[in-house]
Amino acid sequence: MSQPIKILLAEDELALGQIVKESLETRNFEVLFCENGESALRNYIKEKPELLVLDVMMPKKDGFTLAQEVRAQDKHIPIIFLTAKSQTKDVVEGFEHGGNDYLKKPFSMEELIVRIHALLDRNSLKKAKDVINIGDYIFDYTKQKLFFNTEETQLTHREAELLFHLSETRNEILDRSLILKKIWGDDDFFNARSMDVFITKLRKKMKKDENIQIVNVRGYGYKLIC
Amino acid sequence: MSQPIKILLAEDELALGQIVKESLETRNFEVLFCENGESALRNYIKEKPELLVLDVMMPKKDGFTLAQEVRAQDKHIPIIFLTAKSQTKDVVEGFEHGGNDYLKKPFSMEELIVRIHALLDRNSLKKAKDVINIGDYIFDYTKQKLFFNTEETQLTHREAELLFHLSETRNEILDRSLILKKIWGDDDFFNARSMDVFITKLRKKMKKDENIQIVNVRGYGYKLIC
DNA sequence: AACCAGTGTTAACGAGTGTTAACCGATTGC
DNA sequence: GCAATCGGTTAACACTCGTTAACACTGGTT
Repeated sequence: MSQPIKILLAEDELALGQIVKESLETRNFEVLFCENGESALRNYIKEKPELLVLDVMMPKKDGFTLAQEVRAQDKHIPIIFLTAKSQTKDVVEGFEHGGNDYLKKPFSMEELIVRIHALLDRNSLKKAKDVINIGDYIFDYTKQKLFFNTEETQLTHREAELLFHLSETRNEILDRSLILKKIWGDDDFFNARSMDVFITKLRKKMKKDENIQIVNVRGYGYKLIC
Repeated sequence: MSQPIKILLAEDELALGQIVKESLETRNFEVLFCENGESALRNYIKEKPELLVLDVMMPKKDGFTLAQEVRAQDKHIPIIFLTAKSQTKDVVEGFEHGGNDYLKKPFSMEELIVRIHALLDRNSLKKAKDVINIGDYIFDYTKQKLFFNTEETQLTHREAELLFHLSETRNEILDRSLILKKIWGDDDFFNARSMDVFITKLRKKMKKDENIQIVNVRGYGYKLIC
């Protein structure tokens, strides 16, 4: 293992948090320990951890709200909730807020570590297979190719990136500046115009299926409809 | 009920599958019965069912894997897992793979049907928000389109938003300042005038059905009558 | 080194969208 | 009945986006 994996831990009970932090560190994880939801969000943005462990009940910002805000930026980052509640209803609520797993307090460290490994493995697997159906097209993200029946079109890197993000937020608005920052690194005027050019290119390459549309939402961004 | 609702059922035990299929059909569902995960995926793509009932243990492709692949295409389609296992771990795994509910075998048909209805209701709420009948028009909110017979009109984002909110409070008064705050963010004088302009635009675009009217309620707001 | 193909950026112009202004009729309260 | 206000409508305007093409840069080939 070359680089330790960064985990963000948000927990307002200091004693518990400290124990979890230390025992994760003995397993060679790097742990960013935050005492409330707000500092957790700041740390998430700054440090880009690979997995989040969030207490649901926290001062300033609860775990569910935090998870939603993080999900807006990263659809796939694994999130584990720690909760004192245990009814199915709360579990379901957790999943609806974008959680991938949950642990009822009190929990054993073994349990937590097993779940962390499970989610990390799954996540690295997902990265390998990025073949996405978009209407009658099949989009292979890693190969940067579009298939329409037997026909095959090569996409450029930018085209593929953009289409990938569009397909992730299918039928929802993909925020302009968010995507500019992600792909271009900066949402200045020129990059924005460049992005428009790529939208045109994608529209052309995907016009064989009339049900697919990339709709502009003035002032906000684009929506991939299919 | 005009169109029967399509349900995809994937179950490798033929006897059980047949029973479920038939008793769902007596409830006026259309059932696509598949014996393994692979044929289920093909059928899902071809037939676009509204709900999936998946056995977890199946040859060729298990229910969890199948669910993930389906989820990649449709974030909202309800999925019910049928499982012989019943430990929390498996339930959690089910939810992780994108399931909305699960049933432990053996189960009663009543149980299954209750859950199907529960999920369809929840989903149809969401869907009702998408494709809306307004008089002789069909309004697709996500596509931002108005259909009148075969005729198709593209709406702008603002038009679509406004019409959506009008249709939500059909035959009731839609409060001016409420809607201004929701769509424009602020209910100042200029935005209010802007909204009036959009009301005019919508009236023009919907004048083909004379039974539809957008009536002003002086001092309060507008009412969509149809 | 000269050439070339591929990719992404910048420029330029035109079309689409939403806001503001202007004018006018309708409704309300006095 | 009259002034005041609200809403209906149209048009001008500012700004965003769509599209095409020219341009710059990269890396590979001869």
